[in-house]
Amino acid sequence: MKQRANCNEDGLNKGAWTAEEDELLASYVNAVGEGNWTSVPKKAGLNRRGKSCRLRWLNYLRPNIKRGNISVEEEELIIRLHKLLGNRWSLIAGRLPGRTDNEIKNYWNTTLSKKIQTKKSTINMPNIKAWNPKTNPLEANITSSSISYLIQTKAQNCSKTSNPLHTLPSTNGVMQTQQISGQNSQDELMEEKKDKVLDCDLFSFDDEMWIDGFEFGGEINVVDDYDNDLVCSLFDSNL
DNA sequence: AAGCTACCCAACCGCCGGCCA
DNA sequence: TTGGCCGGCGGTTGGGTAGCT
Repeated sequence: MKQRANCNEDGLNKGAWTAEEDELLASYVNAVGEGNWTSVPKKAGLNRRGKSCRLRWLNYLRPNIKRGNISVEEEELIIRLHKLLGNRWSLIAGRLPGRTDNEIKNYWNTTLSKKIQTKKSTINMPNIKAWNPKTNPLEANITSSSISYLIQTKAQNCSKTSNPLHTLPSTNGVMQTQQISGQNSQDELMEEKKDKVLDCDLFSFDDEMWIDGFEFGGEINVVDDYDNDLVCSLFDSNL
């Protein structure tokens, strides 16, 4: 853009790139190729940091950069990929030819996050029912004494949970989660969470959620609803 | 027309991991 | 094994601009 057109304390240019600088950088990279960015400014005759040259090339000067509005198809893909990958902008950008991670990050932060926030505030909660373990055949598989309650979800694409719940192997398309006992370290809990998110993304559920309400002292929040792909988080205030 | 505000997005910053001597 | 260098990445900044009063 147009800001910060001045020099820093090192005497290096900062801020908006001039057409002359763009020309110098593009000519150099086209002739020599990408890489060795720390030496590029000196060799190309630019008064910039190597990092700045790299960023300018990747986000603006590189061939095949697609400029202009994000299409509806691209927007849908970004949403789905973000649901799957989180803020891994470079990975998301890798699935959108011609788009840069910076562009997608900006688009998300300025446009999509607001859209999704708006949707989130208007969607309905899933049906929630008390679940009686005695009537559930899966109970027979649970033997650990560390389990204080079970949560069985049948939510559509229930892809995120946010408290230390451990996902058990699914049976017949039903996901089970169990509370992790107190001796787990925070790091272990984060690992569990990470694994669970990946696991759950592969699931597709019905639109109902059963909770063992007697033991479960928390609440269920619907985090996101991306085009009917329900994303829930389960908060236990007793933890 | 002028002032104000919200939004957009290019660019910068700092952290982290990989590589190599 | 370790320390330095480099590139990549995500978060943040702040100037330009459009829209509103």
